[in-house]
Amino acid sequence: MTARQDELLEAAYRYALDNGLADLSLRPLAAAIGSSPRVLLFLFGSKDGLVRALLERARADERPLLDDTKDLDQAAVRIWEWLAAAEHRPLLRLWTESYARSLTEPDGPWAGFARATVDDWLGLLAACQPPAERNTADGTARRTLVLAVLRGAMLDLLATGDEPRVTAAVRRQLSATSHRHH
Amino acid sequence: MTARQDELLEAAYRYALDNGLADLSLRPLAAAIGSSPRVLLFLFGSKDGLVRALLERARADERPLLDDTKDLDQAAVRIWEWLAAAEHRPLLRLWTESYARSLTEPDGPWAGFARATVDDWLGLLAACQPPAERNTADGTARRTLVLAVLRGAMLDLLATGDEPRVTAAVRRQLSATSHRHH
DNA sequence: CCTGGACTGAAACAGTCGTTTCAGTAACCG
DNA sequence: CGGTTACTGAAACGACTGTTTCAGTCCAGG
Repeated sequence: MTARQDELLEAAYRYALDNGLADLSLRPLAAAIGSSPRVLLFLFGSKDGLVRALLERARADERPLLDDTKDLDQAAVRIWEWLAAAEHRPLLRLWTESYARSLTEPDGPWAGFARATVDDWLGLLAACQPPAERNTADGTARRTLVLAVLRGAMLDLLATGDEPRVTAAVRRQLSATSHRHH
Repeated sequence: MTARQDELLEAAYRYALDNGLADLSLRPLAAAIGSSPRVLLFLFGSKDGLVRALLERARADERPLLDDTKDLDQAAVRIWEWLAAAEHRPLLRLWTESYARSLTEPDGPWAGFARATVDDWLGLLAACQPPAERNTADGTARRTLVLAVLRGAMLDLLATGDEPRVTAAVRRQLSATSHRHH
């Protein structure tokens, strides 16, 4: 990974955040970031390689979420604050797009993206549960539910932009489950 | 809407369920359903017109959900049964794809799709709430939350196919909120 | 019969796509 | 200095895209 590669990847990433990955094509991208299709292919091997690099780059922006909280609902609140922040919306759009695409196209650079992020996040949430709860069936259900609420709320927020309404719904949930254990 | 139009739309719809809308193109589609690009354009005006017709056709498959239950959680359970059914998975993939696409492309046949379905579903859920609750802030939060759980669970299910785990999470939620009112 | 509308086939149009070919520049290293 | 490596520009390649042009077939209605 050379310096020039990083530089162009960063520029391409900003472009992808604005324009999406679905109909990304090399010539308009290259023109927008002051490069050329020739160079992009030279540095990333192929368009698929570039897209893979972009997806990996996007993952790096999610990594701040990986610190370990020791309470599931507390972690969820923190994650929701991050998801609801307006400056992350382009990233979440990109995420949603990649997720959807990986569901219909088993091949290509999107392959396995949806499955991988679900596993990532469930693992992250599991790490926030006390070990005694973590391995129970109810513990699994609880973190699956938290993930569903966060993901579903994110979809709503991306479509409507109605942050107060969606945040109210999320907070209603988290304040409700925090002190209930079957 | 002639008979031939219906016939080809139905065939194209089945094709789209299997192959997605993202990289749908006329020639492969026409070949698969025994038609020709010429005919598809003649009957639907343009490719965008065809895609619009396909999205509308997909909505028709959602309409069975619109009967009116008089309890929000009861409605949610019924909706989840429908979402979790294996035979609806291609439709849900198509839905997710269209939703994601409409987030990044303000123009084209997908325009407004995400926003429209959120409004549709929130309206449907509101109709299941008692009028006294419906117009309160808490009522809005409650149906927003139900929608988020269903959508998030659906995303999980599409990615992992782990129906028992996700259904357990959904049922955990619904049995929890049904008799709680702030 | 014949006119008009519904439908269809074959081919071409202009454009975009990812990728390749061939060429060249610039910088660093021995 | 020679040579290797990193990078770049211009142009072309074949494949594909949505769409159009021109032609034709079929069939019901007057």
